[in-house]
Amino acid sequence: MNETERLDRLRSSSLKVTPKRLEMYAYLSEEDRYISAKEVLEYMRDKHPTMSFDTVYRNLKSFAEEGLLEATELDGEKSFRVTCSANHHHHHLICRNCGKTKLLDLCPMRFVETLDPEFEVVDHKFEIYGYCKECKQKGLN
Amino acid sequence: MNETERLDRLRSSSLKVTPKRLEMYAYLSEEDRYISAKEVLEYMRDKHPTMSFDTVYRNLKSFAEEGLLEATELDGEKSFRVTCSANHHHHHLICRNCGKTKLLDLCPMRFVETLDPEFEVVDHKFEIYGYCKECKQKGLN
DNA sequence: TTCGGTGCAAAGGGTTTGCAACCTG
DNA sequence: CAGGTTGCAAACCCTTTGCACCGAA
Repeated sequence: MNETERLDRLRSSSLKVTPKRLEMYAYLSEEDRYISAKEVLEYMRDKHPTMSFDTVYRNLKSFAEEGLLEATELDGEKSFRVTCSANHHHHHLICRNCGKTKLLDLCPMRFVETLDPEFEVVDHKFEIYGYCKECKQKGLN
Repeated sequence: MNETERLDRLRSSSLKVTPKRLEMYAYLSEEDRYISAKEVLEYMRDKHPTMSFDTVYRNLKSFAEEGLLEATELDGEKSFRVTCSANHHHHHLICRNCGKTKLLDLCPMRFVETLDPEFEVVDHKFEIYGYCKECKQKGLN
């Protein structure tokens, strides 16, 4: 995602565009993996020593509510990644060590036909966990 | 699950069988739904006023490590249910209100063929969320 | 100018840990 | 009897909130 697209996405939300938000969002979109709040703060602190946990949490929450981020739990911590620009519904393979993801071009919901008709489905989750090539080579699996 | 099976399962783990563990496990297996630590504590407090958070957390963790329980996140809280006795791999529909589950006799992994061969798969998660008949009738969806 | 964003400090909530007493196997 | 289990208290960590000031629109 380039800078123009990032700005467009942020502006199309109901959130004000502040320098810190722009930088947080840029960081998240450049990394393209699931990142914890702690990691985001560490990154931001380098450039803005006064950056606080509150702002990071508040912005991650706002971003997620606006649909700019997706969340999952990685190693016990809530982690976030930018919503994929792929315009079709899909899922991910997720590296348990570095959070890196690979697009999985399949949704199991198309195979689920025999659901209880009295159960109202509102959401689903399909994630495959493991270790990416790079982390395996480093022996981190 | 009857009392005999519960005892067998607990004994086959590496955990000692104490009255409180037995009762916690009985409660979880009778309910057959995802239950939060808080709920478990409330239930246990009725019979054992001295029951503490620590013991509930420790036992839930031990049970899960022994494979006696499965965990998911429900409404922001880690919740647990007894591992199904169904002897084949499967997944669940989960009611977002009461945690009740329905067995889903399908695993999407059999449709996943085109995985990156360099990604080492170690686990996966497939859950369908929604509202069960009873909760819908009560307007809790 | 207005309303939302931010930093600070403090509180909150869920979860974990050290320790001494207790109990299962 | 030994080693795991429990209750208590305290600590811990992540996350949220109230408030005053600042800044985007």
